[in-house]
Amino acid sequence: MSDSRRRRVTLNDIAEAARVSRATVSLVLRDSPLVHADTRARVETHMRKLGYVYNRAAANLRRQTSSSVALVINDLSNPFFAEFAAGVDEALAAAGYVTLLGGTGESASRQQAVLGSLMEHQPAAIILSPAEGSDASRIAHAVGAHTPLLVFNRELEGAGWDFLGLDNRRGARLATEHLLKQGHRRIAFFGGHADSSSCRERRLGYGDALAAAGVTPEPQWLVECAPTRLEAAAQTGALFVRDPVPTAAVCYNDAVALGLMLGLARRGRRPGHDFALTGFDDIPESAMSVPPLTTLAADPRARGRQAAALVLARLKHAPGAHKRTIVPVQLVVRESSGGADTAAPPSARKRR
Amino acid sequence: MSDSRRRRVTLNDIAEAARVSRATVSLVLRDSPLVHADTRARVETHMRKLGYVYNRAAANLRRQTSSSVALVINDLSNPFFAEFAAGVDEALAAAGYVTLLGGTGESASRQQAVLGSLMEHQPAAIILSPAEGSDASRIAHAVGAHTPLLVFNRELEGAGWDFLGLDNRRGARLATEHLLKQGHRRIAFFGGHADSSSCRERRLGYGDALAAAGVTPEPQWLVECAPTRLEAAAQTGALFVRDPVPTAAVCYNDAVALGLMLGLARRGRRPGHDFALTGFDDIPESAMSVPPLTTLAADPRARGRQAAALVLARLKHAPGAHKRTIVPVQLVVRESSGGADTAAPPSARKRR
DNA sequence: CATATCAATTAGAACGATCTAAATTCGATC
DNA sequence: GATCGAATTTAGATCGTTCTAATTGATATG
Repeated sequence: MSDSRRRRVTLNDIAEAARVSRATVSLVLRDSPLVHADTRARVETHMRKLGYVYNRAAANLRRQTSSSVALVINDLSNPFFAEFAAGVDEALAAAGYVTLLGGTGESASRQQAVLGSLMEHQPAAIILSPAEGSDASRIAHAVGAHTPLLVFNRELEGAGWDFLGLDNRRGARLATEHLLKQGHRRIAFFGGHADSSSCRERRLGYGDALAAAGVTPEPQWLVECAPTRLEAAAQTGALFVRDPVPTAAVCYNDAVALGLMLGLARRGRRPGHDFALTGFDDIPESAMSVPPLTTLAADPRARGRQAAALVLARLKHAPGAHKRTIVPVQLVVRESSGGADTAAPPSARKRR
Repeated sequence: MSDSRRRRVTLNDIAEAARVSRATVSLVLRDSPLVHADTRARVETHMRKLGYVYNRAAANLRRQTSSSVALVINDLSNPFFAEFAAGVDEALAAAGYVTLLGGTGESASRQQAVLGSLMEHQPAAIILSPAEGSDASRIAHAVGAHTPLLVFNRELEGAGWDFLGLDNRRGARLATEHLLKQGHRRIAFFGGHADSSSCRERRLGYGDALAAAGVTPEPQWLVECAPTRLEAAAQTGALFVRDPVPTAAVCYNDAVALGLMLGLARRGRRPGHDFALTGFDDIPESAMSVPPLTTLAADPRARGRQAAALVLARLKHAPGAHKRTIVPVQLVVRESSGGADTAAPPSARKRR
């Protein structure tokens, strides 16, 4: 209430009001045992009365510390990363840090700008989920050598940064083995860009499983597309241009799988019935799709918390070799991988 | 590279290296025409050489300004809000501000904590999408009278804050009228909590349309549930416990509608065929569901940009009456509202 | 009573930038 | 060469905190 123009109330104002020195007020703020109980009470009264709010920026300046962590995300509109961001923020907040958000929209140049701008706010550390086409050396330049950086999800060779990622290779192998076990032999790998590290790794896992089963993949079973529903739906046809056509597909991720299901439906194939497929990520809508999607659960929210924890640990125990953390993923079997032509009953099986 | 322990390089270091005063370097930083071209060049060289990075916190302290805006979001894992956040961040970044993120997970008490923590970082303004059960006076206390606040999406009576929201009432009326036009008379309103402002407004619009058509809604056509897919699927049965049962439903939002579609499928009803329904928000998966969902487009990303713009405008032209902005929503007709028992062909109709 | 000990408080210099007001340099002019 | 005005540069205070090193009282000890 009252004069909206008035300048902020500071430690000095409180000191004056409570007739103590600025230093004492500062001690009260930080719960120092040095200050007498009566004094503390008096000071605290005045703080409340004047509506004091701590200026952490000033404190950080003096103490040469930082109370923020920058979070740079390639695609916030992807639920996987949104959940990840929520997890990061949750854990950082619990540790008393504030999250500086920066979205890059998959643009490497915006990523540079965002990093530059965030660095000016002196984050204690950076968590980066790199945009496509990121250049490690330019990132290194923007970030400098003194701010710890944790790279998430997409490998970025070069500098000594910490890394947190999924076990893409094993995940894709599990999915492929699952489809093999259902009797499929002609299995495609659908979606993703082969120049992204996660896509490469997933393709390796796919190849591992096929090789172990003695299956040689046809080149037309490897279809690239941007990892979005729309792109995937549009690329569906590429699977069926040349014999032998696949009867199943391991998809790069859930978005792609959902798009593929749509594309299949449009050409009159019933996913999970005429054609089996799997996803990757286990985003929430995968449990809800028709049919529900078999996929690999990565629990992005937990990954977010984990990323925050890694970064906080690095801040505590400062330097040391950079750390690669690869988290296992779990195969979640649902109906989309149900059967081939030789398949199982379409309905029933309510509970899971 | 080199000694990772070395302290940050500051204006003083540059000044010393370039043999000018700190003041001159500061002028160079801000592109002042006062400084001689030669001097400028020399200073800039040394800035690059030493790897200088601007300390915006120190500058803000001195100038009594802020270069950040706090964004407090009730539910980041809802794509609607994730998109909103992306839009806010995009527009803020373009204006040279940085986004301080705070997630509340729909908890009013966490919201208080988050607001308190963010305030300590002196944001220039706050954009708040309130958690359920928010208390306006406690928020007012946490935020203080000097930081402009924009409330998004859920009305919060009380203090003089700016507000940005959707035209919920008209949106729901449009959806209801659309279903009436398809021949439905027994139309339910499904989902949401009646104590949230947006749900109340949508119910009003629903009531407007029914009243205009001379239909009196049965009490069992009003079903509450939390606005998540899971809850909605679980509550589906509530629509069919007592005659007359509805043949269509206006859903509180897309998440609820998608959940209801699942619930319907489980009881053997084909949404868009045996039962018509509409959503609200037009989240990306609504276009992709089977059948695609008729809904009201709110373009959350554009809303985010708009919220940022409103807040920036408020910062420029400082005080003035608080402003209510209600944005229209657009009915997007897809197949989920296709027909009743007397319905249309289920397939074909590829292009839209 | 002088002095050592302890608890409580404080003056004043930081932190890294900006800003005001004044000082310095440089030609040009008389 | 002195003088003036414009062009450049700078010293030093300042923003709101924290920290170091003293300072102040009070109580206890010899």
